[in-house]
Parts: sequence; structure tokens; C-alpha cells
Amino acid sequence: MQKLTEVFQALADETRLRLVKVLDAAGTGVCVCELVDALRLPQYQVSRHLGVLKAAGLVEDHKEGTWAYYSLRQDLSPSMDAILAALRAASDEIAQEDRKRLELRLALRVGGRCIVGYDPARPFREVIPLRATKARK
Amino acid sequence: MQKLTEVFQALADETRLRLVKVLDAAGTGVCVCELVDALRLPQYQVSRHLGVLKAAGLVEDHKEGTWAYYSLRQDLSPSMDAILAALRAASDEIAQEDRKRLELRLALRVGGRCIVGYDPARPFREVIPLRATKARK
DNA sequence: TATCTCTATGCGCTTATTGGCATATATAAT
DNA sequence: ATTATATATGCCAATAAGCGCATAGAGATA
Repeated sequence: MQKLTEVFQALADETRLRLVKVLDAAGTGVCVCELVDALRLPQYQVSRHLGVLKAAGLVEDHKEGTWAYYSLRQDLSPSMDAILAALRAASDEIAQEDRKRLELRLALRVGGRCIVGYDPARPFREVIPLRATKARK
Repeated sequence: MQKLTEVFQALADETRLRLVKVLDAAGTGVCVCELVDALRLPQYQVSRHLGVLKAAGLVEDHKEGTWAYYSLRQDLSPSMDAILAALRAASDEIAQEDRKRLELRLALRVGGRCIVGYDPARPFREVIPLRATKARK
């Protein structure tokens, strides 16, 4: 078991909460690029935050080629499950949009696997920085 | 309702977790000096951390003269209650000692009120800094 | 009124966190 | 082999958090 403060620390971030919620809703493993599209965040942010969640023992990953599929850990303690249930109860608008975009993105899978990069359509690849410090041209 | 990230942020600290646990166990309002003795922490730390918990909507205070009695809020959402239940389930050794010291301290009350300062016995008033940077002489 | 006690808080310092950029690494495709 | 793609990470700057000390403010006591 992880230290409770570390779990709370991991959940004390809007982006990580979005990741947990969307992974919870997905039910299946989701690869980083799919999460990037679902949350519309830069890849390095998604990767970093997933790393924090993994270190806190909340998610696990499973590599398949260059793809890394992340999912909520299934072997969480009852306490942890209670916390996740609390998250589930608090479904905001952003979480809904994230789920919707993930759903669309997962629909692009072939054989249950992410194959984007080979699909010329490539929706949602534009990255919207959280803080638009410098306007993108 | 508070933002969930703020609640998690508030709980992402060992000292604040101790405060929440001991307040939860106490069931009644506990004044700052009693918490100082129960947790053996400097008064300013207890006061500051209580302020964070209050800002996160987890505790409330009720002033009585110079005394400030803090207690867990009773009107928490079910999600919050689930989180508190998770805390209750994770009872460590430190939490037990905190509870024990608080119990002894509460026994000094007169008429249900903290009157320490007037009691010459004054147990547990020594302050043990978390980080012993400089040894106390 | 003067003093003492309980609580809160301003300040400086150190450490931790986060975003952004660039890039390294590994694997797949050509 | 070369190129392209998916992911992770080192580095820097900015921001936030926490500790410790001192002290302010409110109220009780003498």
C-alpha cells in the first residue's frame, strides 16, 4: 500500500484528476496518445502526470511496442476504491468532454489497438497549452 | 462544495491528516492548545494547518473567548464522507498515540471546556519540532 | 490599567511542484 | 539503413508549500 498522503498528493491536481476519471470511465487500457487527444494536452504533460499517478500506485501501464497503455489499478484497497467512488460521483463538464473525446478516439482503434499515426484523418491532434504564454502562430 | 483538488491538496500532508483523524476520533470540538498537546507540534503549525483544512471546507471553528474549538464539518458531501471513512480505515500507530494524548488532555477539561493555562500540572506542553534543525537546549 | 494567555499571521528561507521546451530512447515503417 | 512515430525525461524558470521565528491581536486575569 502507498502512503495515503502520496495518494492525496497525486490526486491534488486537476490534470491528474481528469486522467483518473477518464481512465476509470474507459475501463480498458488507454495509450498515451489517446489520452493526449482526449484531454487535449501536450504529450509531455500527460506522460509526466501519468508517471506521478503510477508512482502513487493508482495506475499501471503495459507496454505494447512503442505504445504504453495505462489503466486504473484493479487491486486497490477498499479505502482507495472509496476515494475513486468519490471521484466518480463528482462528474463535471470537463470530465464529460474528456470521456466523449476519448470515446471518439477509441473508435479509431483497429483490432482493439491504437493505430493512430497511420490514420490520415487524425482528429484532435492539436495541442492546447494550459497557459497560453506565447500565442501559437 | 469545495473543489476536489483543494480537498486532496489539504489532505496531502501528514500533519493535516493527523489533525483530521484526531478531530474525527474526538467527535467534539477541540481547541488549538489541546491539539498542540495531542500532536506535540508547535502552536503555529497546528494553527496554520487548521487554517488550510478550514479553507478546504473540511473543518469549522467556533470561538469561545480566546479559545478556538475546531471540529470536522458535519455537513460534508457523501463523497467527502467516503474519503473520511477511508482515513478512518487507515489507522496507524501515530494516530493512536495522538488519540491517546488527546484523551488525556481532554480529561483536564472542567465543565466541558479547556482550562489549561490555569492548571499547574500542564502535561505534554513540550514542543517537539518536526525537523530538528537545531538542537534545543 | 497592566500583564498574561491563546490564537493567528507576516516574513524569510528552503524545498517541492508544475509547465514548457528540447531531446533521448525505443520501436515501427519505408 | 533511414526515417518517422510514441513515449519518457533532463533542464530551467516560475510558482506554491512548508517550517521556524517572531510578533500581532483578542480576550482573560490580576
